[in-house]
Amino acid sequence: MSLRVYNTLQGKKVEFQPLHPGKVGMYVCGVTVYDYCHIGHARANIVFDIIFRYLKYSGYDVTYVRNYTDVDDKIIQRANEREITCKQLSEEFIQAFDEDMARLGLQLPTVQPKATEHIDHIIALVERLIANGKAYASDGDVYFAVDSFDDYLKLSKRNLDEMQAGARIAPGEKKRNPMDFALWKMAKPGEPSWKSPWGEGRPGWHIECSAMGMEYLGESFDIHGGGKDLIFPHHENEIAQSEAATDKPFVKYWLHNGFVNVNKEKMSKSLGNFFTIRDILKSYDAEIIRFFILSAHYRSPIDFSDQNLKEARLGLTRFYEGLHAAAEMLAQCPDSDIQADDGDELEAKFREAMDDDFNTALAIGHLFEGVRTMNRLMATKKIRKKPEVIASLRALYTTFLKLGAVLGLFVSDPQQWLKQQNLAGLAELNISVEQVEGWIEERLQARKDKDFARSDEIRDELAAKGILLLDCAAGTTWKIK
RNA sequence: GGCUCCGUCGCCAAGUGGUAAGGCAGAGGCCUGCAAAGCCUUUAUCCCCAGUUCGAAUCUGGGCGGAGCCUCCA
Repeated sequence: MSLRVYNTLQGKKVEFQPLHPGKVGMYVCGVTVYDYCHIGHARANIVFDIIFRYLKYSGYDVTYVRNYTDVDDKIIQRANEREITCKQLSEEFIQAFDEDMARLGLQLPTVQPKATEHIDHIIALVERLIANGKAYASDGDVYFAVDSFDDYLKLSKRNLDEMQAGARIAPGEKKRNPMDFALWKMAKPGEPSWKSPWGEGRPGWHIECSAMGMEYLGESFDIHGGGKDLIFPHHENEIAQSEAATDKPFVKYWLHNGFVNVNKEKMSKSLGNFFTIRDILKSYDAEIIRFFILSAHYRSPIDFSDQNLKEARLGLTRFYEGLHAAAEMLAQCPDSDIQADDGDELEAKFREAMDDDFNTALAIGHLFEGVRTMNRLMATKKIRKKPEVIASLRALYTTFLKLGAVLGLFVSDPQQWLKQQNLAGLAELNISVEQVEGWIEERLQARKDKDFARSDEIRDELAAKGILLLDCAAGTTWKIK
C-alpha cells in the first residue's frame, strides 16, 4: 500500500508520486509576523510537522521550506501603532514564533526563509512576468493580469466572470481589471521599501511565496501546504504568477488543513475568539495540544474547548501510564533471543492509516489497541518465566517509541511526564506535596492499626478534593483525578 | 447569490459500496481490607425522505440543520 494524499487541485485522494524518485520538496506558508500565534497556527504547523516526519519515516529525502512573511500591510500598520520599525516588530514576532514552535515540539524545517531577504528574486520574477506579457506596471505598482492566465481559479474552482461581477475598481486604483492583484506596490512615505525598475516599493502579498518556493525547491515541486483559508486568493495567485512565469506546473500536490473552531465557529483574529499558543501552554502540556490536534483528521474542523483538551490529557495519560508500567516491567525481566511480531503488526496498521492521507486519528486508534495489548500482556501470571510474552511486550514497547516519534508523541520520560501532570494538577488545587504525603503517612498508620474506617475517611476526603490514592506493592502513591 | 464542506453511540472521533475502529463517560464482572489502575463483558444501522444496487453510513436526487471561502486570516 502506498501513500495517498488529498490534492485540493484535483479535489480527491490520489497516489503520491514525487517528481524525483525518493525526494520530496515541500513548501508550507508560514506566518505573517505581526502578532502572537494562536491555536489555529499551532494546528497548521503541527499537521505539516507530522507530514514532514512521516515522509521522512517513509524513506523520502525531504526538503521542507517554511517562510516568514516579514513585509506586509499589517506589519506596517502594527509597527506604526507601536511606534517601532517594521524590522523591530517582525524580529520580535519571528522570535516569538520560533519559541512557540519549539515549545510545541516541532522539528525545524530544512529552510526558513524571510521575504525581505529575497527581494532580488521577487523583482526578477516580476520582471519575467512583465516580459511574458502577464503583468503590467502602472504608476509605480505592478499587477498580475488575471485575464492572461487561462487556468486562473483552477485551485479554488471559481468562475472569473461571476467574481468580477461582484468586484469593482475602487477610485484611485491602478488596475485594468478588478480581479488583478498586486505583485509590487509603490512605497508610501515611511514604509519599508526597496529599489526596483518601477521605483521604490515593496512586494505584494503572494509573490514572496512563489519566489522563495522556486528558489529552494525549483520551478516545479511536490507539495505546497497551508490552511484552507489560503486556497483563495493566496494559493490561487501563487499558481497564476508562478506558472505564467515558468510555463511549468508549479506544484503537484496542494494540501490544506481544516480550521480550529470555537463553539463551532472559525477561530480568527477578526472575530477575536482566538487563544494564543502561549496562553494555552500555561494550562496544558505541549504534547496534550499535539495529541488533541492529531486525534482528528487534518482536513476536518476541530472544536477547541477545555473539555476536549481534558479528554486529550486523559488519552495521553493512558499511553504514558502503559508505557511507564511496561518500562518498569521490562527492566526487571530477562532479555531473550525470542522474536515477536506484535510490533510489526502494529506498525503495519499504523502505516496503513498514515498512508491514507495521513489519517492520524485512525493511527492513534490502533495505538490505543496496542496499549491495551501491552496491559494485557503485563497482566500475565508468572510473566518472568514466559520469555515469549516478554518478547511480545518488548516488541510492542519498542514499536511504540518508534511510531510515537513519527507523531511527536511519547517523547517525554513517562515517569517524569506523569509526575509533572500531577504536580501541575496539585498546584491548581492549591495543595502541596507535603500535605498529600502527610495524609498518606497518617493513612498508612491507620491501616497498620487496621483502622480501616479512618483509612477510608482520609481517602474519601482526598478524593473529594480531586486526589486519588493508589495502593500498590511498593507503597501508596497518588494522582490527580 | 456563486463555490466548497460537514451532519456517525451521552461526548470526542475513524470509516466513501459488502454489512459500524478507537478513546472518554456508563453498566456488570475479575482483582483489592475497601478503592484506584489494569483486564474481561456490554452499549449505535449512521439527520429525514425517495432512488440506484444482490448489497449503501458510504452513490444519485430532494429536504432540514451547521460551517467555510468569495476582504486580511493557519
